[in-house]
Amino acid sequence: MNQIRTLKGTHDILPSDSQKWQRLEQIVHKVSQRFGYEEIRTPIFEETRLFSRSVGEDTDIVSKEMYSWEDKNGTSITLRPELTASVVRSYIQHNLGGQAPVQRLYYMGPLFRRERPQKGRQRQFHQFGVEAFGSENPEQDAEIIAIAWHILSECGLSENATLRLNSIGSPLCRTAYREALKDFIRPNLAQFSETSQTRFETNPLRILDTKAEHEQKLLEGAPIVSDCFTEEDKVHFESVQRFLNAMNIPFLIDEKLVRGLDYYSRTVFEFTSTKLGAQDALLGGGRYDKLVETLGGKPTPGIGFASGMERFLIAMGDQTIESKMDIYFVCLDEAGLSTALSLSNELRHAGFSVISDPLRRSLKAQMREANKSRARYAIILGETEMETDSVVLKNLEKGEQETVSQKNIKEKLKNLTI
RNA sequence: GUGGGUGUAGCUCAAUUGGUUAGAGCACCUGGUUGUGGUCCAGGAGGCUGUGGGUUCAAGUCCCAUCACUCACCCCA
Repeated sequence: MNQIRTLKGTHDILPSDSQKWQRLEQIVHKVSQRFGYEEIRTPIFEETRLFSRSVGEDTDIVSKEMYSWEDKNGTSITLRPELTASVVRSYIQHNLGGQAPVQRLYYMGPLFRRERPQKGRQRQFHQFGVEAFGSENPEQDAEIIAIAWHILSECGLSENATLRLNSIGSPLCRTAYREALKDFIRPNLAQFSETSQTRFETNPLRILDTKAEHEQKLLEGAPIVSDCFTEEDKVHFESVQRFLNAMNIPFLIDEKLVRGLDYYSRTVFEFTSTKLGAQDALLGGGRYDKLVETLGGKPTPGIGFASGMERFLIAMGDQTIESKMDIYFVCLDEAGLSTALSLSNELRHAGFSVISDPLRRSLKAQMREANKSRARYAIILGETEMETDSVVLKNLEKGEQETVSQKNIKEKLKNLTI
């Protein structure tokens, strides 16, 4: 019988790592709230059609990476492979748009995609993201990007991160562009790879993403999206850039940046990091002005981004934060355990962090443990102390100790302002 | 789904051309006289060398298979 272990592409987050996670989570909460965004939490699984409709049937995510199964009543259920769709579903379901013209939401949590794992990519992974509903104006785009920029800065990543920006135009422009691109490719279609040929029908824009050199050559001189921009698209994109400049957020126009999900329109962007491997996208997002409608809501513009928390943590590197305790409670005598427990508890009520040793080992062993816990103080309760209703309070940093009555220990510690 | 790399103690790694009982550091445990941590010293525990087969007098070492991990392709965060 071989050992049971985590499934491929899933990992335990052990205490040595969870501190880093908590730090990142705190930054996300803090920065999002600083911009007036509120947290939304949606279920881990949803109806399958939510994702197929929004993300797109032909995307890799929907066509081959979802964990789906049939529930006992016959509905097809899927572990969420992304979160924008769920947030939009929730926005519609609870008519959030009716409560305020602009809804600002952020989220974090696990997502599931059945891919081959590699650096920065797992089957269960975590994202945080923000979404803003209700404004189609470029200042909203700029704000969303600014949130991303702030979080990256707080994590110390802005130095090694590059913002790639593009506009794929309004849905109208997209249709026109799609045709123009197809017209351009069609004469040489036979020279493209099989996947590109499939995309020619399903999602021609994705062909632009190709990394194959000979295909890149064939694409030279292809029409670019901006050729098909409407006047509004153009003004919108220019305004986004102007606002980013005003906020001193550096960016790079990347005309090849298309983004894989079907629902994007106009602004798309991505932050890449030099600290990652081949999967170098820390964060990606864009505008999705038609998505709410697609999922059955009232036409409502929206924009947001999602970012991979594992990738953030890789990019952030090792920055161990040592946890500290206030007090390590050492008890030397079984007869003293009740007193030890009650004193420890009292101190915790007073706000101190206290570990009480549960192994009944020697004083030496308990003191060693106290030292390892990085506690500032050890409280020792032995036979002698029991007799006089006192404890020994030892300052572990200075090595000094004194006897304090049990009655006064709480006040004593408060005065020491741990 | 396709390719490459790697599997020896909890972790990081050793182990001559195949050759006795597979080692070290860190971590862990116990001690170094009565009830005191870190440093130091001594001792201890911990491995079916990923698994299964094969070659050989002899396999951690060579061969095959399998599994796992990992990196990359694809795609994405």
